[in-house]
Amino acid sequence: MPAADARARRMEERRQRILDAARATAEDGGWASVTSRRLADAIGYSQPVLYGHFPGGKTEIMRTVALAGFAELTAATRAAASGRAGRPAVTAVAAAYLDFAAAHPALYEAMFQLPLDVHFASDDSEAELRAGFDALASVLGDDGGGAVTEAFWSALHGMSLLERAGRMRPEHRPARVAEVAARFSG
Amino acid sequence: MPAADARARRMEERRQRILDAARATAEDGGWASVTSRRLADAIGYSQPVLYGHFPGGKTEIMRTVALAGFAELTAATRAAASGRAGRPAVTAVAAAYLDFAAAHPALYEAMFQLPLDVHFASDDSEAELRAGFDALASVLGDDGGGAVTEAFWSALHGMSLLERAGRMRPEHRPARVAEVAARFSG
DNA sequence: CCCCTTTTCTAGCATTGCTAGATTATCTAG
DNA sequence: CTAGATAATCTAGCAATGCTAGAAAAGGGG
Repeated sequence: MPAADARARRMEERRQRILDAARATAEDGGWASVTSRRLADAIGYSQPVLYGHFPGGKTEIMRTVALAGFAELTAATRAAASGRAGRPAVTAVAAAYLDFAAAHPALYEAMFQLPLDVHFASDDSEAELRAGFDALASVLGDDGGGAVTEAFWSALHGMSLLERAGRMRPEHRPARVAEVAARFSG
Repeated sequence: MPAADARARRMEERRQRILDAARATAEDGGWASVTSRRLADAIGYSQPVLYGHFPGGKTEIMRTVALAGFAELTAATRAAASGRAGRPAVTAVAAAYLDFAAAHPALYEAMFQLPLDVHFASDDSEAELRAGFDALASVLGDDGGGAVTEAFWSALHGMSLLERAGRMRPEHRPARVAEVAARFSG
């Protein structure tokens, strides 16, 4: 039955359109402006269609967007580290991480801020998170219990948020990166 | 006119009751559960009364709560540092900071997460923030441009949030504190 | 061509933040 | 002590939100 096949493809395509619209709207006006009505309008369907794809509603949509974000951030981290080692690698990774968060604020928000109470239970997300963590650990050469990586990640995460909140002087960004790199390499 | 005086006192008292109720409700069920109706109910008045005290609505209430939080966090930081110096001081401050964030999650959320778009424009908040920053700087002995303090603060802030989001293993907490303290003292 | 299943929409509920206008309490002046 | 003005408070409602049940439309199989 090729009909079912075409149907599945259309479904998948529409699902992706929902995610794209959500992400674009969020980057444009924050997640608060991502409403079910606006989203339905953007894809040319009515609201209940959204719930056919994402029974969990807005929360599930955000979580799905966030999951893609983790993959992208991990890729950006790996790209920054490749071909480098030691302190230059740490510096490049730190800068890449902060750039990523600054370039996609709504995406980063979905990844860390909004679903505070939602635990990432699925295997996919667990694996995606671990991959990102491991990428940081390998740059640091952290083969211990992971506490160093946790501390490094904390610094990057906190810096991203504080920069975004306007509580760090933008012109000090290179100095901050240098400080973190110096303290976490070697 | 002593009547006006008594009136002002009642007003101030009620204002504080609003803030206390907001904070208690938030710590109990998150800021999403702090609704104007529930808040009005908690203080025994109707909703418009809230707007008499806080014209900015829920946002202004949260900001006021957050302001008190900054004062408390600064005090906790200073207390942890007092009588200590060098790495023990940094360790104590880091632990105190994380303890504070963990003990008052909703308060900490109001301080940093929710009013992301709201800039702290008032002089009060500006001064309060600077005081907290300076407390950290003095522990680190940062008399430079402040980049070291910014990096240290970033690490503490990020660690608080990641711990709360369940993305750091709780049993590694002491190891993380030790890592941060080792890297940011001296 | 008709029927049955699946898809889609319309319409609505409960809740939210917030506000205008009516209502009640409080104080002042005679 | 009372009438009138002022201040405080409430009732009722608006627009927007997330989400959903039941009606309507579309589609495929006989």
